[in-house]
Amino acid sequence: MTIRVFNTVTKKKEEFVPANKNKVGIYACGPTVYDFFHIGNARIFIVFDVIRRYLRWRGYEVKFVQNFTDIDDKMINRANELGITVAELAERNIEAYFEDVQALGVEPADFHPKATEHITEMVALIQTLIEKGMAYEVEGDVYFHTPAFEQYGELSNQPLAELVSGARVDVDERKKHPLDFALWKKQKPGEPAWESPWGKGRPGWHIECSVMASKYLGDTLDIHGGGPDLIFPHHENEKAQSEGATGKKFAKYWLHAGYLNINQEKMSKSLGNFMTVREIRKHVDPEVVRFFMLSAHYRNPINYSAELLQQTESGLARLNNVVYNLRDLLEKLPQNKAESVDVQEKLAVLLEYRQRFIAAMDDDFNTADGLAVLFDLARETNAYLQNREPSRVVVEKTLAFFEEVGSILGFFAKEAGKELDVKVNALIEGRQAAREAKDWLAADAIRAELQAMGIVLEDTPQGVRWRKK
RNA sequence: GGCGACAUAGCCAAGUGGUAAGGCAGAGGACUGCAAAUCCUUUAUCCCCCGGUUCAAAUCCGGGUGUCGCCUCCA
Repeated sequence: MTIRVFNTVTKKKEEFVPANKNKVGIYACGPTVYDFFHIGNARIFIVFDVIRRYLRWRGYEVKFVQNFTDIDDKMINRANELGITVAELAERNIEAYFEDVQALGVEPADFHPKATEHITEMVALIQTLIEKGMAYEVEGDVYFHTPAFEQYGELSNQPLAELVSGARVDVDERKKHPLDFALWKKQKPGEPAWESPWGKGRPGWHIECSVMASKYLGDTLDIHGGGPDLIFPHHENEKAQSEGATGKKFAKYWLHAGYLNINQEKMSKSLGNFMTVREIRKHVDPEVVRFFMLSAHYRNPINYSAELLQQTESGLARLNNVVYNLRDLLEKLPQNKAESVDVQEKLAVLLEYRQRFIAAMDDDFNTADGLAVLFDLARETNAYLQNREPSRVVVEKTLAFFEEVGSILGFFAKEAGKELDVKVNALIEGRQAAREAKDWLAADAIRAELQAMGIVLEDTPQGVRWRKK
């Protein structure tokens, strides 16, 4: 079975074949660190986190790179507003980024390069482009000449002429073509700047990704991804620069996620309708946010609302519950007991669930379908656990499967410390004694007391089970 | 003006030619001392509308309608 991915360039699902055997290089455009990131950004981080984990789990040697844009207009403006340096602003928000992203269960990338640390390479790439006649300098600024790159518009599926006629912005007279874009910007008073053959200045936005991607992953990436609003102009421009300079294909597969909307509208910083993960984290378990993101296919738009998150919460609780029960049971089941006859059959069924999960994920990372598999298995498992003495092997293997899938999707991590303190333990035992004596009033009083302490009791065929609310 | 996405039950959401997954919410039942958790049953004669192709379409084609997006910084 092979993995298929939807490629923005061809607008089709294609078989996924890495350029270099089982090595996979992924570059995802990261945040501009002028502020906390919002939940729309979070979707991208989560989506690529899952893609990366899944490919790794499927046996690929994955190298994942995600940059930080730490110099641009927004950075400069924000730093000025706050009265700090651009570097300080970057440092502050990068730290916040890692905190928020960790809460969402997103693993750090293998490399998190920063634009400001790759100026030399950017200057070199710009020089190459000038030498090749694809870029030109005007009064300390350097522009990429879009008509010089024949396939320009390929990614956004728009011929150059159409892009021009739809342009909503006044054109800089000094540019040879309206769509030419800045590779290097001349320093304005008070701005951070670096030395270059064209005088002091700073890089344009797109050049950093071209440089950092190829530096860490080579001239041809396997997967290049990001938000849908990066298709044009950002990725189109990156592609033009890189392919213009190397003559090689920049990325085999371009992957773009769908928007996260709010009130049916795109959530974006410029519209001001955004909610930061930092804020949402205060009210909602970030695991629920992650689950919410994965409950729809990554290319479809999803609408964000507090109500929807709540719906999601119940579903996730159901899965967490079954995993929790399996773990709890494993502690209680005897070690060397004769296995019941249906064990082989159960294990075979489990294998089918695994195949279904793989089929779903192989098909362009269909996490929604993948989760449905887990829900089906949860139902079957719960039913099985009604047995007084379920098979230890079945419980073990089922739990292992949930944990394995959990390691891909980012759920079911073991909770630290399940130990009860002496007092709680005594209460539970007291209730059991009361129940045996059929003193329901006393038993219920104890249960209520535990409830007030945030502990829920469940009487199961295998004994009393408790969990934190 | 150009390009594109989406439209499936009360809500969320898979499915892209073979006769509607899954979740949430609701209803009924089982289990339980009562709960909780869980299980079972039930909730779309039908997938925005109108045509067409086909033995067969939610799925393909044509035409509409609606919503959103890109063409400017944005994930």
